[in-house]
Amino acid sequence: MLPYKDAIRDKGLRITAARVAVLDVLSTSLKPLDISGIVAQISRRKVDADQATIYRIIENFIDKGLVTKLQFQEKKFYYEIKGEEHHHAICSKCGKIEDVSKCNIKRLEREISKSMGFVVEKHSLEFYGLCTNCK
Amino acid sequence: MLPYKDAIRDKGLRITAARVAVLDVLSTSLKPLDISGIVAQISRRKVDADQATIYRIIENFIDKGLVTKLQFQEKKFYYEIKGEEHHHAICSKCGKIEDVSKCNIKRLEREISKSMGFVVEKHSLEFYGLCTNCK
DNA sequence: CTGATTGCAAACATTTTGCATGCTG
DNA sequence: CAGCATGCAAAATGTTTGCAATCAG
Repeated sequence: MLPYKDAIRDKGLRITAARVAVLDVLSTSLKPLDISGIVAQISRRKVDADQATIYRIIENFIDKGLVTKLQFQEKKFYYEIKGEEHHHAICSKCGKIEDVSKCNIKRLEREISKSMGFVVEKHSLEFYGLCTNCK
Repeated sequence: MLPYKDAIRDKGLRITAARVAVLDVLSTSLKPLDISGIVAQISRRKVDADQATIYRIIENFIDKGLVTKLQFQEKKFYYEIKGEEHHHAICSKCGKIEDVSKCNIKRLEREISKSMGFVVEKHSLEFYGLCTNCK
């Protein structure tokens, strides 16, 4: 609870129940959540907030570098706590999202920068296939 | 013109002006197009079709493996002809989308398959940064 | 107190769907 | 002429915005 408040305060944002709850939910979630998932989870923690509010809170958190926005070939966005860089493996059967941490794309980025003069600031990489249970 | 018709027929789809035009537009476009871009381009070719029709045509083409659906952290989708596998570099300033062909991700996929038992069927990789003009 | 934050409702953007009509093969 | 394809309008989905009320510092 406290560390969440500290993180929020450190970013120059005011402490509100909704913000603490969103940060809590995203920090403890084992998978990326979409907006309605966040609303559902914070409501479990007895905090009720409008979707519009959650969108705005997420926007704040992204601006402040606390949260990352993700897409998985669906029309909605997913969000997760910004931590160590990693990627995702999405099962095409059950939809389970697993983290993929090992990644040596840095070299690829250097090659791109050298060969085409494009300065890579960030990238997104998603793997689609079958997870252990579904294959 | 003819090769487009052939490709469409070969997939078991009926030849219609709209389908030929969509395939033509996507085949000759230098960058991925969104739905309204496709509508605009086919209308330049004197073919007018409703957005709903384009969505359905695109859906057909994706199912038949003629077209690929892409996302660039925006809420809309982009489409391109399915050709040689490649990735994209999107300039965060001017939005220009460049192709990135060199890619040794196959090895990464093998590692993922071995270490986490996830069978990779496909992946998507996008680089964001500054293009030659904008950096 | 003062401005940041929220709720609510409405607006937006994009995609999807139902159904009657028209066209391809 | 049978069934696939299309147009049109409406609905569905996800996200964004305006504004008045409320809350944090």
